[in-house]
Amino acid sequence: MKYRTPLELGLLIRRARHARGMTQADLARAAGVGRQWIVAVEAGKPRAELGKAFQTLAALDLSLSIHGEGIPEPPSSRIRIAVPDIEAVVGAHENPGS
Amino acid sequence: MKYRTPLELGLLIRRARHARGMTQADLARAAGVGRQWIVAVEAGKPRAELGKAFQTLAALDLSLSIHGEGIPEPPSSRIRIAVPDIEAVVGAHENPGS
DNA sequence: CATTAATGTCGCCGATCGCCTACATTTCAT
DNA sequence: ATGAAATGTAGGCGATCGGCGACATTAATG
Repeated sequence: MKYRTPLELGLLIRRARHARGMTQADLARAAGVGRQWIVAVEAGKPRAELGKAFQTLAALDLSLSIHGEGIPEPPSSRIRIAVPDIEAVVGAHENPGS
Repeated sequence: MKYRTPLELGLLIRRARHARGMTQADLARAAGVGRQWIVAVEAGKPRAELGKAFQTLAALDLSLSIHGEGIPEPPSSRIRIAVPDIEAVVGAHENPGS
């Protein structure tokens, strides 16, 4: 899911909080913010502090990722495959006992 | 990539901005914020406004996603497969001309 | 090297923040 | 229905914001 506005973020936080059976006061304590900050942010307050938002996501154990042009996105599951040296293989086949 | 702090976000924004050959003033104009807000946020200011951060990501055409317990994550590529009615198929086979 | 652009920093200013306490309202279980 | 808990709201407060203009300091570019 993509999030574009403070309101969407707020709704998300609320859902996650409910999913964990936490009260606003609980979350506020866990995130180290005031209860009304939670109230405000869940309501989509656009001028809320960025830092506290991060703290809150962390308190909810949510992880944030960003995608787009020019973003260092490590290729998912970079598996290293051993590539055989074709020449060596062919050589060994043509010349079994070298 | 996961982002946990305002500073990480700031560095990301700077990279994306450079990748697009934009100046701070350009980005500020595109995002509808002051130039020093960009300066501050790229430096990781924790008390920056949440809303402007969203505007900035949008101006950079970056998309933000959040994962975790209790988050509505639509199953990737929900493809609907026509499931045949086994009984009907078997019946048709056993009873060709019904 | 000289010029220009880009970036970082400063102070001013009205506006807003977030915390607090207290109260109003809603939700929920009994 | 009744009480308790959860949530929303209000005012007061000091602190900070972010836009602005003006510079200082680095990069870039010729």
